Amino acid sequence: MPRPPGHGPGYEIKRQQIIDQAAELFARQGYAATGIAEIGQVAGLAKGALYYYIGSKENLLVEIQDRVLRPLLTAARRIAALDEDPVLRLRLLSQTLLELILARLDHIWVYEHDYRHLRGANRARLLRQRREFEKIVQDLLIAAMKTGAFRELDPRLAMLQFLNMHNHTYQWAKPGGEWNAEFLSREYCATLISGFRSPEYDADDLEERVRRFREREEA
Amino acid sequence: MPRPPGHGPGYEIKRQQIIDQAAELFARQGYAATGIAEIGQVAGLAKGALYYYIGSKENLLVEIQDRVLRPLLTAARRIAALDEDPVLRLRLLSQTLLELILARLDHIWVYEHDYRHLRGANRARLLRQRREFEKIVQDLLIAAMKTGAFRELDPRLAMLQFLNMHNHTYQWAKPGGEWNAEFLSREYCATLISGFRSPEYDADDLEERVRRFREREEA
Amino acid sequence: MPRPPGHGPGYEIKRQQIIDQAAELFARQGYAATGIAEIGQVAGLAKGALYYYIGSKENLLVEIQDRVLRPLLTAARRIAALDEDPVLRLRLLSQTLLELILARLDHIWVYEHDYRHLRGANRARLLRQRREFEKIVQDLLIAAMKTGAFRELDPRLAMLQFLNMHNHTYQWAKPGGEWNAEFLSREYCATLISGFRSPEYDADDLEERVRRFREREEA
Amino acid sequence: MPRPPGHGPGYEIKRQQIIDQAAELFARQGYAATGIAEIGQVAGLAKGALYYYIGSKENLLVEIQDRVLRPLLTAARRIAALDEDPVLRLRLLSQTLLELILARLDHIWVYEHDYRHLRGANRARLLRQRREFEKIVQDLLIAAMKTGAFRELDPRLAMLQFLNMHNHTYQWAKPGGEWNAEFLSREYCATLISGFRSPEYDADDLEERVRRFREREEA
DNA sequence: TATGAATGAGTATTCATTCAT
DNA sequence: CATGAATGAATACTCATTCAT
Repeated sequence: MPRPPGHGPGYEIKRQQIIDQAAELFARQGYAATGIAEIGQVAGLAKGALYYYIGSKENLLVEIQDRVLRPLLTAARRIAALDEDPVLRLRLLSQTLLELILARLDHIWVYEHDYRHLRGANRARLLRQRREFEKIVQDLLIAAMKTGAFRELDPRLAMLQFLNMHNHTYQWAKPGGEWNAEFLSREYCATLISGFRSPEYDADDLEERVRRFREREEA
Repeated sequence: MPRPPGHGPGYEIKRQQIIDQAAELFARQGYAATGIAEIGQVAGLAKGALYYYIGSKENLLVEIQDRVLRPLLTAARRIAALDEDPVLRLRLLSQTLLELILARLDHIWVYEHDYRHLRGANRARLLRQRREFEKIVQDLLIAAMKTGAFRELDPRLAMLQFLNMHNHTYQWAKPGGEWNAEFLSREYCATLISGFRSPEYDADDLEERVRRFREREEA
Repeated sequence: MPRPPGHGPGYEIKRQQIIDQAAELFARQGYAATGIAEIGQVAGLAKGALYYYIGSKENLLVEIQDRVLRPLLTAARRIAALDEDPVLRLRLLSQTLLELILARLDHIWVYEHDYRHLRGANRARLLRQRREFEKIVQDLLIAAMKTGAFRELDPRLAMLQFLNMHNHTYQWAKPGGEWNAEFLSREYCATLISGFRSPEYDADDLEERVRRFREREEA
Repeated sequence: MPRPPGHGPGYEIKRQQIIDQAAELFARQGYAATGIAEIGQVAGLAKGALYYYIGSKENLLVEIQDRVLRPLLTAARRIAALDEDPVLRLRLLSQTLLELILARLDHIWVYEHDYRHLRGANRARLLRQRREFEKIVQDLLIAAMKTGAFRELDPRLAMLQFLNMHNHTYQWAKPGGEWNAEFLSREYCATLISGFRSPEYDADDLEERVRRFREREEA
């Protein structure tokens, strides 16, 4: 999406504001059911000015998807590259994913519901990024099998169970709900790991190892 | 002899056909992004005739939701009322749910994505039915805790894990995919039950008990 | 409007029933805002059968207009031809007009509001009949001037005052209202005649003369 | 300097033009039988732009009713509050009413025919205003009875006669017709007052008193 | 930067009417 | 006589987008 050339210093700030507001509307009503006029009203901008910032409605959708996928992939790549037990890395990835979901519930709604309104190159890029994330999870599961922590599972099915459990959270989570990302991650991972682990693997000290990892990181 | 007013014999058949076709379109493109004209074209009917069958677009959505929720609730109530171990009943419910999801993937897409386009009484009824299903699951989990099969869990969180795992399946399942409902149910339940069970509960004979139950039922 | 050739004995009865029901709907909602489907529902007939009786929607309008104008003109011509004082004849015509208005309030609504939806020959015939009625009133007024009962008035303006007073009654009259046609006619005529009469004309015995005329008629 | 959001300077002018044009169409064809497309064509505007000005079709109807009722009520309240003989005030009100009718014949057509297409609050407000006008007339008639100018009449019936006589004028009056409001008011009031007055009341100098009142007012 | 005005195709829905059975 | 099914144009209204100023 070509941005208009040459714009002042406040441009990007306002632009990001508008995307925020659009995300909230899209989440509540759906992308197709939300009008440009409505976004303009919430943003306090007439249509002409709105288009100066957003370029097109689909552009807003692209930006929202990016705001989900860019930090998600960045974090996932970093975690995957850590020199740690794969099970620990899965636990870290789980929490990061849930933090993103809970922090940006509206963005996730849009991400999960309206990606099908993207066309052409935008859609292709999105699907590529989704697949990359899925691969990172699947590779971690395979690594955990290699270390003997997990049984021999169908890696794709294990990955899908992992994603089922996490990604559906947006459907019922509420902003400021009773459970935070760390708690949910502990619960989800406890369930999943007890299902995936080999009989000899002892997961009881996982949370202790997570705590020690965090301490090291902060230092 | 004049026929009484109403609808002819072919009416209901054609009507069901149209709902099928609409479900497929809604699943692919979303409810809001699918036009009545498009449905008419697929159904091979002019707009007037189409409305003769459907009444309104929202009506189609209601029918699709009903096709999911009615058999789901009927089956769930029947299973919940069985005089069997709660864990066994959860396993049976899991498979029934997955059978419905895999058999009507497009209906489930619509069910999961577009219920928010329902208004008023239709919406209220839908939410009531959803809550009833959730309560059935949650009550089975509580029963399993009472028998000592499961640990003392937050019953709501356990129910949400159960539903996360199952309900997100529609996002990646494909018609005629490699895994059937029975296999997925076994895998999902293995994971969930190993996460939920108390140390002394032995789930190894669950599948054997499922098989014996089926044999009894058929008789 | 060509009626379908060859129909049984009940045809005309049912036809008249349908026109009654349509008149009521048209009066309440307006001709343009009333649908054929609605008429069919009230008549308890499917659309096909309805068209068998009515021919077309405009046809209904024509019939309703006829039901007003035909008895009105018949009565007006008869009264105009009476060998009586023109003032007495005006009083008789007034009451006849009001009887028709009060007896068929719904028909009058349609008559006053929706004649403009008629096209071509139907419209021309209607306007011709309306003008004939106006001419009868105007000629009676002229006759009353000739006998010296009324001052020298602009006959057209006098006629319009007469019609204003009577024809607007449908706007506020209610079925079974507190005033009947005879009372209203007396009141309206008292006002109009006291305005129109020449100083030497004494209208005080008019009602007495009306009573005597009625007695003679009945005999 | 960015203009604040809202409407530009030409907006209201064009808006009023469109309402004018719509009134003419509604008067000729009826509200229900006039399409938005037709209005747009006459206004030289595409549908989108038309809606930018009108909001909705019913809105047009509301505006037209307002254009009749607002000046009518304003004038009626002012006249009713005058410190003058009630008969004189009735005569002044009569002329004001006829001036409005003759000046805006098309608006009056719509006012008389299509108010029933208003819904909800719009309809309620209209009926309230109509009743207020009727009450003003009726109160003037009662006041005239109190001063002894008029006989003891049923005040409601007298009011209805007054309104019958005036309000039906739109049915036959033509723009630029041979009679102006002052003339018609004199004629109508002569008829009505001669019908309503008590024997001892002398109305012969009414027109002279009207003339003197006008002179005083201009000063 | 921002506005108000305009477009034209698109929305869901209703209409009077026809006709084979 | 009467039905149910079908049509296709018409209904009021909304949409994302553009552009001169």
